[in-house]
Amino acid sequence: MSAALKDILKSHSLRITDCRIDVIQYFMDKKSALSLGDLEGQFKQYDRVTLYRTLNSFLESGILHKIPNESGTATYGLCHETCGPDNHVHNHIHFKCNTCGQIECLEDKEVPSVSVPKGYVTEKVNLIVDGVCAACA
Amino acid sequence: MSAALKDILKSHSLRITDCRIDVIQYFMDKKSALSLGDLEGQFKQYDRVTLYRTLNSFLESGILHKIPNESGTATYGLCHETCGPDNHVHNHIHFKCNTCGQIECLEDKEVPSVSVPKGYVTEKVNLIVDGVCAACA
DNA sequence: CATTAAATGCAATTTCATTGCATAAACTAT
DNA sequence: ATAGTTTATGCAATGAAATTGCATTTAATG
Repeated sequence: MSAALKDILKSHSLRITDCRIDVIQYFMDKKSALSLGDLEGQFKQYDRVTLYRTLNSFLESGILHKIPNESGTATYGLCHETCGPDNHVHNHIHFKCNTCGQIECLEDKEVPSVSVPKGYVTEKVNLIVDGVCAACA
Repeated sequence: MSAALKDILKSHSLRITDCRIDVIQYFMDKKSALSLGDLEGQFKQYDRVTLYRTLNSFLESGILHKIPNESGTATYGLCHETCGPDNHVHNHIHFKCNTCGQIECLEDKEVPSVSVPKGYVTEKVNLIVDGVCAACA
């Protein structure tokens, strides 16, 4: 079984379990943002709560990041840069297709620099583009 | 009572009611994004559902816009440009303070132009900056 | 392989979002 | 002003998603 996936878990001090391997693999295959509901639909063999806690532990350890959205349901994306519990850096763009509903991370697109008013401190920048993706256009 | 507020409602074909006047006034006073919960806390005299529907009608008519966030609870901000039911244009930045939790619209800050991959169509751009606001720094 | 710490599954709860329906209030045209 | 029409409100109820407690199982460690 994929040693690379295990190494990811190990390097984040997470125990290696079937659920975690499957979830992280799924994120890599789909290449898009996923919600708890998506995982529930995909992995009937795991309890909803287990998947929920898997997402949370991935979030805390920096394997996943949360993607802001208007819909109300939390969606997560893989962290491609080296993120840890205390530093999440995601200066890439999230693109949400209004046709298929998929959210993906545009890794190669840099987030332009943003100026904030005097006295404000920028810690994280999230850029979400809505529109139609290439597959749906 | 404020004729300006009534005009806003009229121009959006909404009936003038106490609840709507109070809510829109509150948004203007606070100058920050608000959630349904915020309104519930502020206006005990109105039913939760009424406030909920007030937000929705404001959203549809273009008085408010939804602000994407990671928290799961929907938050709304005033539309300062001329928005209507079918065209919401919000090329300003949303700033979320991680200390006080407030979300505000930085009206004067333009969202820089964003390039998307070939074949993708941009419809809306949301830029959310996390950090510390001037009041909390 | 025994011990320890952490992950899982189940049940339950909490929180937030949403709908139906009867009543009350706001607009329209006399 | 006022009758008639349309829309908004309040209450009750439901739906959906997020979250917690606890007993059991499983992964890591020596």
